[in-house]
Amino acid sequence: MRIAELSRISGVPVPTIKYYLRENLLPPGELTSPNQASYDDTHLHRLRLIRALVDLAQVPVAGVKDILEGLDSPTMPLHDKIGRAHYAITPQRQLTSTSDAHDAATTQVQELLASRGWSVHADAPALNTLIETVAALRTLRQDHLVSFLDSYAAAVETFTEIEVAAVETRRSPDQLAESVILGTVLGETLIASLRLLSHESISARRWTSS
Amino acid sequence: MRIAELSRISGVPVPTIKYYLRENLLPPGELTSPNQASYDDTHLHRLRLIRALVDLAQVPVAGVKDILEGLDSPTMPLHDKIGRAHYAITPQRQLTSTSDAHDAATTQVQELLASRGWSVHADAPALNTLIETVAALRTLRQDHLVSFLDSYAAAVETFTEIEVAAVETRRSPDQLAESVILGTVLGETLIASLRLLSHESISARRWTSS
DNA sequence: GTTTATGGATACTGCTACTATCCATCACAG
DNA sequence: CTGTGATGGATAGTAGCAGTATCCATAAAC
Repeated sequence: MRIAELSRISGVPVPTIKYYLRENLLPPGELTSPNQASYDDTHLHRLRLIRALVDLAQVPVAGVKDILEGLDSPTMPLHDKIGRAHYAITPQRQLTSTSDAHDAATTQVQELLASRGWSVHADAPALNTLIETVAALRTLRQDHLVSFLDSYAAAVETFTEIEVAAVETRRSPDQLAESVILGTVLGETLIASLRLLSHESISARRWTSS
Repeated sequence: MRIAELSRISGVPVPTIKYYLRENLLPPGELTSPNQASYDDTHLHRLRLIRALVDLAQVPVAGVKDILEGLDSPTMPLHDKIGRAHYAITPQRQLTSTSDAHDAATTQVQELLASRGWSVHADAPALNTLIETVAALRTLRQDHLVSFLDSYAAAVETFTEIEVAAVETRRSPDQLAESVILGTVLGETLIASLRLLSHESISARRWTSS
C-alpha cells in the first residue's frame, strides 16, 4: 500500500507518518522506484503501536524510539528490553526533597524492598520516583498514606502475577517481548483508568453529600 | 518570610515562584508596602503541593490550577473536587481506534462496570481512556491482556479500599479534601513506581537468560 | 547613602511534536 | 504521450507549554 492508504487506515496524517519515518520510529517502505515506496501490514502494526504508546501511554516520542529499538534488536536480552521500556516511561525527576526527608524516605523504601524480597538495581528509574514521592507525601503531612505503602506493594504484586501468567501463554519469543512491553506500558494506563473509575464510583457513594 | 527565603527553603527558583503567582497557583503574599510582600507557611505548603503535582505526578500547570481552585472552594462538594482532580490528571485523548474496535471495547468495558457494580458518569474522562486502551490492545493482538481485565479491576479495588481506610482517619474536612486528592493523584505515581519495581525484580529472575 | 532585593509587568527562550512547503520524479487516466 | 495528482525526501515553520530574563521604580539592609 502507499502512504495515503496507510494514513487512511491508521488515521494518522501523512505528514505525521513522514515525521515518524524521519525519526526512525517507522522503518522505510520498500522502494519500488527512487520516489515510490510500498508499505505493508508490519508498517501498519508498527504505526498503531507508536500511536498507542504516544497517545494512550503518554510516552515521549524519543522514549518510543528507545523502546522500539530494543524490540527490534534480535540479540538484546528481554530483561534489557524491559529495562529500556522502564527507562522510557519514567520521567527523570530532579531531586526536590530536602536531604533529610530524602534520607528518611530512602530508608523506608529500602526496608520495603527488603521485606518484600524485591531486588532491584540501585539506579532503577522508578526507585528514585518512589523515594521522592514518599518524601513528598511526608513533607505534605500525608503520613497516613505512606503508612499503607506495604499494602500497596502487596496489591501491586497481584498485578505482576496476573501479567506473568498472561505472558506465559505467549510462546513466540518475538511476540513475547512485545507482549511484555505492552503489558508494562499500556498496563499502567489500564490500571490508572480502572483506579479512577473505581474511585469515582466510591466517591459518588460516600461524598456526594459532604 | 520574603520571596528569596521561600525560594531557598522550597528549592524553587524565584522566577518560577513569580510565574506561579502570575498564574494564581500561589496566592499573593501579604503586602507590607507597595513592593514588599511577606509569605508564610501556607505559601510554603502550597508551593510544595504544586511541585509534587507538577514534578512527581506530571500534572500540567493548568491542571494544577484547576485542582487548587477546587481545594480552595469552601462550598464545592468533595465529590466535585475529586472530579476536578480526575479531569486534570486524565489527558483528553482523541479517538484513535476504528469504530468497530471502539464499539467492541465499549461493550466489554460496560460489562465490566456492571459486573463490578461500579457506577460512573458516562463521560468520565477515565472511561474513554479505558475504552481506547482496550481497543488498542485488541487491535495490537494482545487479547490475552484484555482477558485479565476483570482481575485487574478486582486488584484495583484493593487500592481503593486501602485509600478509603486511610482517609477515614482524617477528620478535619479541610485536610480531608487535600488527603483524598493527594491520595488519588500521588497515589498513581506511587503505584506506578511500585509496579515497575516489582516488574523489574520479577523480570530479573525470569528473563535474564532469554 | 549606596548596594542589594522586591513586586509587577513584559518579553524572550528551549523543548516537543508535529505541519507546511517545495521539488523533482513517478504513476496512471485519457 | 501528455497532463494531473501523489510520492519521497529535504528543509523550514508552528503551537503550546513551562518556565527565564529583563526592566523599573521602590524598599530594605548595612
